[in-house]
Amino acid sequence: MNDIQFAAIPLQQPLYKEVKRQIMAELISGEWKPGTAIPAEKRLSERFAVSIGTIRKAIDELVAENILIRQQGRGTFVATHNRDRLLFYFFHIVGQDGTKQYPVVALDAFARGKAEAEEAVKLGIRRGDPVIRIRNILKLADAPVIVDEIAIDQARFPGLSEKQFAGRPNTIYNLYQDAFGISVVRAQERLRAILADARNARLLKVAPKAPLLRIARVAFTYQDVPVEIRVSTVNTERHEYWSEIHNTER
Amino acid sequence: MNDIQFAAIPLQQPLYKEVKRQIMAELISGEWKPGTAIPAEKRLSERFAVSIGTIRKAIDELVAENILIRQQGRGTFVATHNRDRLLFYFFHIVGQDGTKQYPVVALDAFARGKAEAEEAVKLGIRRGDPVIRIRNILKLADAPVIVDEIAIDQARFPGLSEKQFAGRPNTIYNLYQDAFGISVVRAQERLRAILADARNARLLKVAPKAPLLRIARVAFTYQDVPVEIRVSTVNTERHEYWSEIHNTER
DNA sequence: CAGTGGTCTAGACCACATT
DNA sequence: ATGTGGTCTAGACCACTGT
Repeated sequence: MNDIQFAAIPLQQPLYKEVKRQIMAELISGEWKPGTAIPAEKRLSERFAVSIGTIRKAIDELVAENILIRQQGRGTFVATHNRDRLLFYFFHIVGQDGTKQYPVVALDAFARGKAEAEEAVKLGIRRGDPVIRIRNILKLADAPVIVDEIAIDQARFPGLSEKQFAGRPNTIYNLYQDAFGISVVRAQERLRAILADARNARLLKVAPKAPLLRIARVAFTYQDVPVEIRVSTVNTERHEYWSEIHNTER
Repeated sequence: MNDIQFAAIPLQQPLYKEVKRQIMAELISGEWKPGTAIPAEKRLSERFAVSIGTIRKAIDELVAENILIRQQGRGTFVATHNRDRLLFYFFHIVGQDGTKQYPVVALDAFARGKAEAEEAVKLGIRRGDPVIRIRNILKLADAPVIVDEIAIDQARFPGLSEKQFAGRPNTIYNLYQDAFGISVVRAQERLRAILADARNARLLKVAPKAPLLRIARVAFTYQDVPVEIRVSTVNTERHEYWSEIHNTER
């Protein structure tokens, strides 16, 4: 916490970027936990010895990145992956009329293995490093619609066991956060169309060679550190993948 | 200095929102054209009789929405749909290794017709109103990869003719902007997997019943007015749809 | 009520681009 | 040298939340 020294180090970065970096550091260290309020802007401005305007500009960016949430009159909170809020943030499968539905998740497989070459690259680990592989079946309106195949770095999730999934809410990003302090803040997805193989046909109850949507996702925590890779196979007969194209940066 | 009264109308909206609205009005009216600079912040602060900070906040939001572009030392410019910048903003098909390629567009069909019920709803017009339908074939690395089927409100694009597509650059969003002053700023897409029918199989040179990606897009201009609906059919054998969920910056 | 974030002001100085 | 946007300050007051 505490007596910050700006004096000796001439910043070549804007001051608010440095403030932002320090706030991020508190989040990463777990000092400020998801769901809790961070100190008031006035207090932060005193602690960092900058004006409130500068604090606000740093927080502005973190709010834009969905890392902090402002609530007028209450405070500024560390974003949590609460069921509703972050579920539909990362869950883009909607009904054909665009309606959002809550998936019901069932664990289908849980195994420990070694990272293959491509997995290792995407997870930022080495080939052969221990990974955990999880397969989930997601139902929408009582029908199996999605098969999720997840791989994570075992070292990053020590002690993760099959049991922890029992009765879990919809996304395992809550689990990552609650049990391991890892917040997923960003994801990249690549989509293509494939034909159902025998296993997917069985799991999704479609005909062999039915068309399916294949989504390959890499999920990142703060500072672009990859934490999970996931392949989702989706029956898009009655559901669709929804994408909103809006602002990038300059 | 706050004795300035805005026409005795007590604003229930923040002042910067009102400023933003007025800047938008200039853009929509075509007073400030894409590619040109808008007046300097200082001048705007005088014109609107507000502080520079308030002007900046209004412009901040328009920049975040990709409607304006700031360039330090030069000015603030109305965003243009220049080939590169806005092409990959709305064009999300990439190579399997994630590389971006420029599509080569060929006009395959151009027809005038009447809006069907669903088209009319999405375009915000009435059933039976005149529409223009366009079919493009997009090649990537010399192979046909995408079939685009576009429908637009004929009333919104008076005098649009087949000829205007000759030698056009990659996206027709440039055409919308240059020839009709319509800037596409946002789009919604819905994706699903389908099987190739006879026509698509022929156009994309794939086997009948090959898996294809079907993208249904609605494109909007300022203030969420729909201007185009488009169905893209993509061969994802060698290409993928790329989606970034939540963009962090460096 | 006190405390929070939200808006707004009126400057100052800096970094950058153009002339 | 001039003009632009970018950063930063030190306040003021408003709107909202909780006690």
